[in-house]
Amino acid sequence: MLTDRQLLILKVIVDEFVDTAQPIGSRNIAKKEQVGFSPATIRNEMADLEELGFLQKTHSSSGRMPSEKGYRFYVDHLMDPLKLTKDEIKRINKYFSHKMIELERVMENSANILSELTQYMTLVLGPEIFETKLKQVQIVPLNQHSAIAILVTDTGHVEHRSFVIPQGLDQSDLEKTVNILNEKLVGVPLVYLDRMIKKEVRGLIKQYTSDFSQAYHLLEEALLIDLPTNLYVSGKGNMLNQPEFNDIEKIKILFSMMESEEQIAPLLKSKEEGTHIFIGRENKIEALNDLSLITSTYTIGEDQVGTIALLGPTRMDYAKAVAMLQLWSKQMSQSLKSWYDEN
Amino acid sequence: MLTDRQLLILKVIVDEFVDTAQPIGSRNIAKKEQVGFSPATIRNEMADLEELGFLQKTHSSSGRMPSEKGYRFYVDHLMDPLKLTKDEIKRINKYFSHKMIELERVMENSANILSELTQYMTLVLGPEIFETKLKQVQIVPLNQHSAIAILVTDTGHVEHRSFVIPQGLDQSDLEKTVNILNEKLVGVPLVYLDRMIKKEVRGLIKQYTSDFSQAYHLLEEALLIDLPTNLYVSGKGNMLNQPEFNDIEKIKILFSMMESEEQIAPLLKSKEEGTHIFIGRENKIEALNDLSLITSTYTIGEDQVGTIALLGPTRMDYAKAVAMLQLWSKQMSQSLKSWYDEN
DNA sequence: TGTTAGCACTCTTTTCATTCGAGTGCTAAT
DNA sequence: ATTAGCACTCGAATGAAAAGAGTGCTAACA
Repeated sequence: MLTDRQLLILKVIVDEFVDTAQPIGSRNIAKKEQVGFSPATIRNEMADLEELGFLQKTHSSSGRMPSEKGYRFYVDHLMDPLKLTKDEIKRINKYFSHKMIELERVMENSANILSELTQYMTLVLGPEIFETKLKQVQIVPLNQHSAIAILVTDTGHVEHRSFVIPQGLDQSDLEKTVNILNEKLVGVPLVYLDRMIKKEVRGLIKQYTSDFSQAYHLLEEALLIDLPTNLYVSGKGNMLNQPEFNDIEKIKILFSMMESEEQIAPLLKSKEEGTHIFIGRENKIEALNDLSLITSTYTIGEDQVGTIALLGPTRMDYAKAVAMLQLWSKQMSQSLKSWYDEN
Repeated sequence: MLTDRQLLILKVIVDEFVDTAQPIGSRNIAKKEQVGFSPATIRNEMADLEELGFLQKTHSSSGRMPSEKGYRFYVDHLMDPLKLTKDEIKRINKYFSHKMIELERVMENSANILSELTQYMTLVLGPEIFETKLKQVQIVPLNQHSAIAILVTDTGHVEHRSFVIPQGLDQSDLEKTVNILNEKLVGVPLVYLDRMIKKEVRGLIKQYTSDFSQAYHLLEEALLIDLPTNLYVSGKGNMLNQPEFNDIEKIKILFSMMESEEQIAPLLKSKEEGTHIFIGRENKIEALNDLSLITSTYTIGEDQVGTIALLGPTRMDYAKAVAMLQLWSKQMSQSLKSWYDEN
């Protein structure tokens, strides 16, 4: 068990290191108001804390900095739950006072605003695409020659695609087609749309419309929508300001990793709801081994639909990051709920 | 006037420097096959070329590298018009063999593909927003409570916005509203939409619909669309691989500049059609003073609607960049034309 | 017995001088 | 007109020395 004095010293070291990114020496700790002991005493305590694995040195005569175990302990037991400033709360609430339009815009905006507020990177993962289903199909004629196909999913995602109406197709053909589509495709997960079209709809269209190949071709073109983006990353540039990224090679690795949805998404697919902190090598991906990730799930009603996360150096302001993330995901969930309730 | 030998040496230096990013010494030039003179001779010629302003040294005993004037001369008179590889041409043509859907997607994809092909940054500027006009308004009911407003512009941009139907509004109110909107707002530039709604439409709605304030509120919410994005930037990460960006501060400046549409857009609003090259300080913006920008306009039919550009270090492969850009903008124009002709 | 002052020791960072090498510019020879 | 030769310049790399921050240990103190 750690003594109160050790706890205090550990806390001071973490707080100070988060602030300065420099190893902390005993003299500097002794200068702090809350600390009433001499540098020598602190050195002894620090030696003990190091032996216990909470602190580490960069070299034999350097000051101490927290180890991953130190951060973990800090996060679990020492961290002051941070009050956000009124300005920050205001800013967040202001964003959510507007009506939510589409989940995707909310995700994108969230990523942008949070990374600006925290100065870390923000990752926002949306609902499992595999579970997103088609809710409605509409075709809106623009003029004689062209029309827009509109697809709405159960997450509120709206996809539109303009296309040229094949010659020989008339209004009633279009209407019939739309009816068939709605009948057969509503409720089908987006990822199965193309298979479903081939399997079920193809035959029906042949049966009901006057010009089969035209209509079918049109269909394929209009309905093969790109799957909605599922991951938003924002604030990469912020990392350039972090001293741990003064090395261009590190930046390259991080940036290129962030381009690849396949690599990031699994990190965020957290199984349990709530807020979770992954410090350094607690992240299984090597490129993130000197970063920390804080994730928080958000919901629509009861359904946990996605994750919003902050990524920063292990030396990050955990209290602030957690506070921000929790407030944000709460507001976001509320806001999504009220929007979905109305629909 | 430069002698043939000077031209040859200048060309070799530019080509070599583009390749290696290192100042070139006389010995290395002499080693080139095409060059049949001794290092001493070359040194004399280089001294002359330097005096004329085509070459420069990094310090008094370094090799030579091209000055901006040198690049300018190279680009105007020496550059071999590069043949793209079959692979590259194939890749470009393949992209344009698909049907174009929306200008914005074309822009976005163009930025991505070109920056991958060239390893430089790509900027794509779309049509003047001020000139983009509303072409059609549609409202598609989703269910009892909500609907989607769809706005189509004359550039093919489709904007959708879901909204909640105010209680008390019935189907016929909606229809009337849409009719009024189409009558009054079609042809209005997007940037004037809100003013126009306030000025013209407000009164009419009051007159025709049973519940004025509801309908008007709905309208404001649904029609205050974000203006379509006009600028796409891609390939920022490529710059990390350029040796001229081994300094983090430079990267920060460049990246933060690229976040600001207001700063970049003016660069691309070129008045004359065709391809233009701006080398180093020929760019009026200071942050781009050691970069080069190559712009190329693209058209829809006769109308020059936008600009596509590559941004790289002054030491860039101008021949390849120009070739890529020209092929791309040509294909893009053709492709857009055929799409618009069909509409 | 817990705390602290004092001091030798360690390791990094900074500075300065030296050396090394690539490359020039000039001169003299071809 | 060209080129070989050589002194000279400057940056980059190397290394030694000094400065500075901080530790660990010992001995003294309350």
